[in-house]
Amino acid sequence: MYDHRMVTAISLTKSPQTLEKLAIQFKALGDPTRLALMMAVAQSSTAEACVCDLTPDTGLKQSTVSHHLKILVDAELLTRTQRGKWAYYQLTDAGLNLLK
Amino acid sequence: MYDHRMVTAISLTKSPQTLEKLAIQFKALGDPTRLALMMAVAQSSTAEACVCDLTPDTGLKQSTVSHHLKILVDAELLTRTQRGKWAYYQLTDAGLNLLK
DNA sequence: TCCTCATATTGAAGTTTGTCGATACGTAGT
DNA sequence: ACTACGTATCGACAAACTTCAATATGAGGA
Repeated sequence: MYDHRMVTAISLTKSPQTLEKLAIQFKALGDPTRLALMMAVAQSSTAEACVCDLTPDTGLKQSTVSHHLKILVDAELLTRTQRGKWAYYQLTDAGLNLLK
Repeated sequence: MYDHRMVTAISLTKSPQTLEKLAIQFKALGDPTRLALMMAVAQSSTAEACVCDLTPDTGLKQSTVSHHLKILVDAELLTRTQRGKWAYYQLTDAGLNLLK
């Protein structure tokens, strides 16, 4: 009997370090606030957003949002670029793939 | 100018409850032990595994492994079926999709 | 230089999580 | 009924996490 699960199983083998990195990314997305932040960035018309745009939606304080964004950047799900006084965040390819 | 990110952004809109459920699933996968458990189940030749098979790999105690498996089942990433004295775990479709 | 504004960092409080040991539950065999 | 075995649950503890207020950093304008 042919079981399609056995085929896909093989392609799931990962090295320890990619497994560790994957866990970090999943954990980063495992917080409702951070997942909402990712969605907000993805949905922004310019495909990037600054902290001042993101903060009101969350109902949280600026320092808290900044902290969450740092976690997402460290997990390589977002990139950060500074322009003038503002910091703009964009999805990385990894971030986009995990959200789909 | 055409930006492919704007297109994908639209398809990422999710309702609050699916967003909450997604966060729970990501959080469940965000622990290295649980991610390893998922991989182990996926890689088992029969595409299912019992606690006694899974426990040695982790280096953790049986009660801890059982606890992690419950979290994965609650997140609907694994299913649990009892046969005799053993409990067998399989990937759900959601679990398989998130791992790929 | 001084001030303002956007963001980051620090420190602290409360909560959640991961792990274990001990114990309970449930099934199969004697 | 009693025992053995696989698994689940409970209670406890340390570590990690989320959040906030307060403060620091850094860039632009007057």
